[in-house]
Amino acid sequence: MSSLTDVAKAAGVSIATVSRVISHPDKVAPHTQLAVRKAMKELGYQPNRVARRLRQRGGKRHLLGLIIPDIQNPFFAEIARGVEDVAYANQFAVMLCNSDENLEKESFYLDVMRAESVDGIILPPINDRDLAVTKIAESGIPIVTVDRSLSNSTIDKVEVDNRQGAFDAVAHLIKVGHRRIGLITSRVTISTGRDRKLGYEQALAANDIAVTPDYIRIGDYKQASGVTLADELLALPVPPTALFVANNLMAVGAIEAIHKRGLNIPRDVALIGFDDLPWADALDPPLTMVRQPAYEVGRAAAELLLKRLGNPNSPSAWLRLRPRLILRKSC
Amino acid sequence: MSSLTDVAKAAGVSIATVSRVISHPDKVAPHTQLAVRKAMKELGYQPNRVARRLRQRGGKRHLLGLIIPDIQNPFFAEIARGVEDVAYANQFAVMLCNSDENLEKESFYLDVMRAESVDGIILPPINDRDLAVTKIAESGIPIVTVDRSLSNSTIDKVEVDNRQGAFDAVAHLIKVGHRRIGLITSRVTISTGRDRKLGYEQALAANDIAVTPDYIRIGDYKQASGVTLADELLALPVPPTALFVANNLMAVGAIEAIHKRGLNIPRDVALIGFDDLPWADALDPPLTMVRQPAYEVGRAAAELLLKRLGNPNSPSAWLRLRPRLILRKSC
DNA sequence: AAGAGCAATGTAAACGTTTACTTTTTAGGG
DNA sequence: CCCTAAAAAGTAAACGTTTACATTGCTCTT
Repeated sequence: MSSLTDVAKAAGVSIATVSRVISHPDKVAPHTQLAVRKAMKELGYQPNRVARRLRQRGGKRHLLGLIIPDIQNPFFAEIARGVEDVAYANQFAVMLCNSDENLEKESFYLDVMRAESVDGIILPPINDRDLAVTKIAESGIPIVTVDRSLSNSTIDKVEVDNRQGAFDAVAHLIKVGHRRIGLITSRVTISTGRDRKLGYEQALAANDIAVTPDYIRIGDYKQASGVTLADELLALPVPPTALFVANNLMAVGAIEAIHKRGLNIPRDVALIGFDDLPWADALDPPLTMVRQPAYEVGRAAAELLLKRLGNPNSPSAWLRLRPRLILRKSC
Repeated sequence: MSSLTDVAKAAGVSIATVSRVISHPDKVAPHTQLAVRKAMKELGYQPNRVARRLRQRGGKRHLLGLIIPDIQNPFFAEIARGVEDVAYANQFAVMLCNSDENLEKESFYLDVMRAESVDGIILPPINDRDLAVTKIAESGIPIVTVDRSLSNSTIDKVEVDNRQGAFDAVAHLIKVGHRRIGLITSRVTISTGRDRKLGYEQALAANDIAVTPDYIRIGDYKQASGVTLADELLALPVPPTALFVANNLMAVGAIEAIHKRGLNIPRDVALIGFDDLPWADALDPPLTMVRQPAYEVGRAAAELLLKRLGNPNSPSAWLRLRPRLILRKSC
């Protein structure tokens, strides 16, 4: 591993000149530049990112942090791809971690990110007033929240209109004739959970249908909880005729639960999911879902973050993307 | 961001002592240690990983690199989880990148990893004699290949018995009565592609069935190519009655292609996939697949790598895990 | 022909650690 | 009570960069 010193020696110049060839080429004479570049090539020189990051102050360290709940959830995987593509195009590397919706794990990784001197961090906060995130943001590291947001905070964010998405889904269910509609969603201490529940309630209200508390179940995003909760709903004395499952993996779980009871979708129970899945078309039946533009969310967040690095004092930005109901065959 | 210097000042000791409290606590007197720890807590001190990595030599830098083709493929996502869990348990961070099966992108990220001074790298090489990987390995950075392997190399590896997996799948297809079996797989310049094709051929040979070259198609792992290639096979004058699709996403594509032709699985065409999917049970029909222990592959690779860091000169290790045919309803 | 001004380059400090080496303190043996 | 050895703490160099500041050598102006 050759260093600046080696290159400088080979090219017969000082290390400062070599460094300038890399960072400020306009400040060094053309023929010196040529000599230096030749030496670099011959030695196979690669700047050491660690040393560079140690010296460099904010915004130029070419490293972004991304903390997501679970990379195995296709929704977050898609966000990750969006972030990574923008990063790659701008010569940034991404450090990716899974929090598992676990505050302790998130906190550990936030510390790692700070200790790694990342330029900025993209993440969906674990809950509404995620203290660890607020603290790190106050310490001066630029943050962009995606998917979920922090209540009363001025942090940059990219979100999706969850209320609208849920409203559209439930309204569609009502339009095709359902009045007993179950909801499986996440805790209301998470902005997405709250907004999707709100959309559900508003759609019912708009059609003069009373909310049945027993039809609302709270899960943890995972497939297994979709199975359990859907099963609970179907076991009710007067079960819902349609299910709105506000997350992709839980929707898959719901399919399994419904099949296990020998019921047919959509004949016996209608189903709409959220988040979408790349293979929703191959499911049995192809699943109608509210599709979030996850890749775009990731891209937008990374672009926002990069923009903020270039301009730390600009007012905070807030992007809201629109989800879209994709009609397939499950209702 | 407080540093060693701040803590040292606060505790009234030298920075060396503070550093020792962190790295070699046994070398500092108990009561000094107490004072130092108190100062650390009060200042909210976190060691700077960047500075530490700059100084530290191999194996102690607490950073692993992971380069995978595509995080959106559930198989690789599962590997990533395995790696990450082991890393987290050992206080290592993971830097994750997507190569998109693109040699240039892989090469870029390998450079980044070297420049980031990672302790070691885990990756499935893009092909059999991936020069960029060989070069980086020769430069002394520990590498563990997963899933695919490098031909005639002594690099540590964790692989799955792909030949056996393919053999089992095709043998099963034959057992239930099929003799015209199509194969959709990847290029033979990739070890997995080669081995799975070999297993396919051996299973046919073991049952005295001749190989029909026209029944073999080469894809690129993606869902879209599964659609196209399955469609090509089904359009043949004498189409296969069963398809063995040697990858998860292409299998999903094949389902779509079959449905689009109005055919029924398994009545008209039987189907077996590879790699498995978390929601294979919710597919139409639930898809019989050769399940690879991807999470275990990831874990094993990370453990191997960590072990090598502790013992750089141990002979190279080679783990081969066994896949398992999961019978569902697609044949 | 001398001085001003500028472009090109060099020198050295700084970033926050770790650690070899040195110095100081403490304990124990005679 | 002195000497030695071990334990504890300190000093300073090193890791590979970036950059403020200093120096050198030109080109212009007048």
